[in-house]
Amino acid sequence: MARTKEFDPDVVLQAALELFWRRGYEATSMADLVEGLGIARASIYATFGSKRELYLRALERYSEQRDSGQLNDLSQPGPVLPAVRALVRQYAEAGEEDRKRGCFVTNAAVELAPHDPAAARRVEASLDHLETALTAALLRARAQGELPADREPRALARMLVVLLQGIRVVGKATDGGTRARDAAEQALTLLD
Amino acid sequence: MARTKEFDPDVVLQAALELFWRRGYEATSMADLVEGLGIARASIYATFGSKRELYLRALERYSEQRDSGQLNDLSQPGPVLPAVRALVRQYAEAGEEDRKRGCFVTNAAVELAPHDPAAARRVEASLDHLETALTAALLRARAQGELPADREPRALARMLVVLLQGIRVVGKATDGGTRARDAAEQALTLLD
DNA sequence: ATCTTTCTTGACCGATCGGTTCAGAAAGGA
DNA sequence: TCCTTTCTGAACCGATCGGTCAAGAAAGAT
Repeated sequence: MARTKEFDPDVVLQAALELFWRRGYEATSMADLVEGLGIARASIYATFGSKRELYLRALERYSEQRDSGQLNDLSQPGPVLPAVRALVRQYAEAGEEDRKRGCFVTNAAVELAPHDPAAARRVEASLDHLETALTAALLRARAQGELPADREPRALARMLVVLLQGIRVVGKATDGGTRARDAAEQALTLLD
Repeated sequence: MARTKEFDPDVVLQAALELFWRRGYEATSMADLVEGLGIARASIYATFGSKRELYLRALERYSEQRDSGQLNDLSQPGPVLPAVRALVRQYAEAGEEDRKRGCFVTNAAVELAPHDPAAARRVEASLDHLETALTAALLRARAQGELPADREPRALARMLVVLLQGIRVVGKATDGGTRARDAAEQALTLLD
């Protein structure tokens, strides 16, 4: 047999995810990655193929982690609207670090999706996941009598998905004001 | 006196705006600009100083054009809610070209704002302009009896501003589906 | 017509880009 | 112990990055 790997690809991928998340694709150089990942340049290429493939893997990993977390939050038994409200408020009340970093999917949508079909597919898959999870949650809320019967779960879910993307955008430029909070609360009145 | 300029800086700036708008800051090289602007590399530097300054000027120009257009649309005499609805629907129903290009301010917010204070200020100024214009329109709508008296124009305006940013983001990755339209219509029910 | 000033052009700069190559170190099987 | 295999680190690749510079062209003043 041969020499064993000296690093954990999962750990390295997570480090790459954080670099790309913070700085974006173009602004993160291979030199940045070599330094931040702590492994040799050639090992990155041997393990992940190219900068772009590494980015796509990182994006995929981010989506999986995030989507499963959100799905879990929205699938707890009992009242469901509090979980939806908590999710939206969590976006609106993020601290400075989270605001500046934004959402990796949002960043990828803006920077890469228009000219990178693979990135666009991953972005759309992630948006679909969130929309589906929110729709399921709102359907359950309606069945449980938390949500008035005349509401449309799918349309409400889409509105929330789009709103959350917007919150991540304005958070990039706005210092802790109440814009995102006001927007979130106003949108949440549609659930009353 | 000396030789006169052979190009119109306004025309050149507009061309730069379109390049940066479509490809973003990092992905647009000076070589791209030289080709797209039709003037020599050194002339760009002599006229605008640097790539970054040119970008900021382009962003400023975009904001001015756009803000004044939106302010105008929302300031027509007579009923105001139709104008608000038209504005939101215009975002939601953009064609493929407009969707992929997105909003220059949104793009700048995501790509530059977190690490470029000057860009962040311009983005925030543009968001403020739109929020102010929408708030003024909704105040007028309320005074004219178009909007129920218990609504909060400022909070509604903020919700719409954030939603519009979100529409520009999801439009980057989503091919003409109904997500943005459903989200827009759902949000607009808050004006009924 | 000549001078002065400013503009345009294209060659050029060092630095950095993403990506490749290769010699040697290291680990397991024989 | 030696061999095979795989990983590591650093040197290296051509291309491209943003930015500069010097030489000459052009236009108005004299």
